[in-house]
Amino acid sequence: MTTLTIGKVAQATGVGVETIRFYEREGLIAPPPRANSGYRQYPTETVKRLHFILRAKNLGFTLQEIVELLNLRAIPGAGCADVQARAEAKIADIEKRIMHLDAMRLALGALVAQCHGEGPLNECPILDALNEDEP
Amino acid sequence: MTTLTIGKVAQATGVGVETIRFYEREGLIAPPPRANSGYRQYPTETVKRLHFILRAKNLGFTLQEIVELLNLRAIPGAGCADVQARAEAKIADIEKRIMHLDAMRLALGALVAQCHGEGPLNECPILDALNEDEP
DNA sequence: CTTGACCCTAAAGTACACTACGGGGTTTAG
DNA sequence: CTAAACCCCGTAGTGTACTTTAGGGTCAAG
Repeated sequence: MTTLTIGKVAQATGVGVETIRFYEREGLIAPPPRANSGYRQYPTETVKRLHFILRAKNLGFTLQEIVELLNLRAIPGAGCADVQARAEAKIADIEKRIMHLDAMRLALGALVAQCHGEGPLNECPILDALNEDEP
Repeated sequence: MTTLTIGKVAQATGVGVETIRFYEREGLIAPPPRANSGYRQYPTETVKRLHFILRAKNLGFTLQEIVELLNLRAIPGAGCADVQARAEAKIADIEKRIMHLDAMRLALGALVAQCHGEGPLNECPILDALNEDEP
């Protein structure tokens, strides 16, 4: 059974060595066995584990949520529905953020449209709008 | 000329007293004159200034960007075009974030669609997808 | 056998925007 | 006059996800 040093795992996954140690501290990957020297000896599955983490991260899950996702396997009654529920909650979360960003985009767009990009600052419609009396 | 204590300004704007002091430290609002007691004596314009800050924040500007926006007035050659450029850059930034979120939303949606919400974890298509070999 | 690349730890730093704490002075209503 | 409410300051803590630093062992190649 081959094992990998932390540097090899980092190389295989594209994350930094420090990040792997950080993930260990945060409970995202299990503390691996150690050589006599104290060096971490990772099983090759750790690379898969890290890929899982990276994919979940790319889907918008926080590290804490990923921990929970990974820990589901340790819960006897947990099933596919739990994973699905988390994914759907994350979608709802993302949609909320998109709506917020979209509202900002529209509001900013409206301001920019009012501005001809000429003249001094005290005639700038954008600054004027930000300076309005109403909150 | 009436002046306001920090608590009154906080009340008038809905931000916390600590936040106002924090904004002062960060250069978002000027240090006001002090009473003999050391109490800050804010001119009423400070309320407008805070409204400006809050509006810019709602439009997605960071505090640092707001500082820059406010400091534009101190730059001789600065004009409306500078403000417009910043607003457009912010729109581009927001659009980038929306695209990213949208990609996540779609990817997650595809995963959820594959999942019937039944069965044990080891048959969950969502976890399977996260566990794939390819990065 | 030495040199460079690699590994170890604990603690601190980064960015963002606050929020809280501890300890003490001031103002105001009753 | 006293007690509550308010103000002051500096420092530290929050959450997220790392990165950096400092100081020190280990391994592989030449």
